[in-house]
Amino acid sequence: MEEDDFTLCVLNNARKAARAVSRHYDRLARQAGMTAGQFSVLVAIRQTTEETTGELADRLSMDRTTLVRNVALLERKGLVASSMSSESRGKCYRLTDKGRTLLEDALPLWRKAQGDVMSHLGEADFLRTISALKKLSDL
Amino acid sequence: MEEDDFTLCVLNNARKAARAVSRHYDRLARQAGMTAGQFSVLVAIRQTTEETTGELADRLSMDRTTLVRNVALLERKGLVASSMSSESRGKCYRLTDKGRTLLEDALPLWRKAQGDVMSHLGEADFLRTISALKKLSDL
DNA sequence: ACTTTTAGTGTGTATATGCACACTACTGAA
DNA sequence: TTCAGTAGTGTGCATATACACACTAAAAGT
Repeated sequence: MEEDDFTLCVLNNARKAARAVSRHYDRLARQAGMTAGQFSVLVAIRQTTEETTGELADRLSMDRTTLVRNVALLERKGLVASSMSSESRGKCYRLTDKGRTLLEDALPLWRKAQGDVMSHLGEADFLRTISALKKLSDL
Repeated sequence: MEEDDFTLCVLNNARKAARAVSRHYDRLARQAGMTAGQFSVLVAIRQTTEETTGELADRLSMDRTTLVRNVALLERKGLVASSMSSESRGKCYRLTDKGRTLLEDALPLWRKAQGDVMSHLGEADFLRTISALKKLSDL
C-alpha cells in the first residue's frame, strides 16, 4: 500500500536540492561580490534584447514582483540599467559595463561550480538531472 | 566547443524548479492555513524522536538558523512545542495536537499536489526525478 | 470624446534563507 | 580548579520569495 511516503515528497526534495545547490554557488559567487541569485538574474538579462519585466520573470519561473526588487537592487549596485522600450510599453534592462565586467569575473567561479556538480553526479546523470529540473519548472 | 551554455546552469535550473514546485504546493497549503515550507518542517518534526536542531536542519539541508526561525514561527502558531532533551544537551521538538490535526487536514491537499506532479512527469520520470533531487541535496 | 479593457508598473506585508557573530553550558585536561 | 575546547543555542543583517493590492497608460469599442 505504502501511503504517504514523505521521502517521495517533491516539495521537500526540490527545496532541499535548491538550498544545497544555492549554498554551493552562493559561496563561490560571494568571492566575486554577488549572490548566486544575482548571478542568475544578470545572466538572464545579458541574454535579453527587448523583454518586458513579466516576460523576463516568466523565463526565470519567478514572480514578477520578486524580479522587480532583485533588479532594483542590481540597479542600485550599478550593474544594470533600465529604460522604457520603444514598442510594447514595457521596461527593458541591460547590463552596464560594470555589470558586464563583474559577470566576466564570476565566470571562472561559475565554471568551477558546474564542474563540482558534474563530478558529483557523473556526466550522464548531469544531463538527465538538468532535463528533470527543466521539466519540473513548467509544472 | 560550446563553452558556457547557461541553459545547463544547475543553479538556474534548480532554483527555477524549486520556485515552480513551491508555488504549486504553496497555493494548496494555504487552503489549509499554512505555507509549503511550514508543511515541510511539520512533516520533518513528526518523524523526529530525539533530534537536535542542527540534526533536523541537516536532514532538511537547511541552515540551522533558518530552521530556528521557522520553528519559532510554528511555536507561536501553537503547532509545535519544544523542550530540552534529557540526553545530548539539545532541544527537541514535537507536534502539538493542533499541529497534528492541521497536518492531517493538509494531507489530502498534499496528495493532490503529488498527483499533479506525477501526472505532469509520468510515473517513471517521477521516481527518476526524485532520485536526481536527492543526489543534488548532498552536494 | 469617453469609457472600458488590458498590459504593464510598483508597494505592503509576511515568510524564507543563510552568513557572521555572540552567547551558554557541558567536558575534559593542565 | 581553572580554563580551553566544543556542542549547542539565538540575533542582526541582507537578500529572496510571492500574494494582495493599487496605480498608470496604451488600445479599442461605442
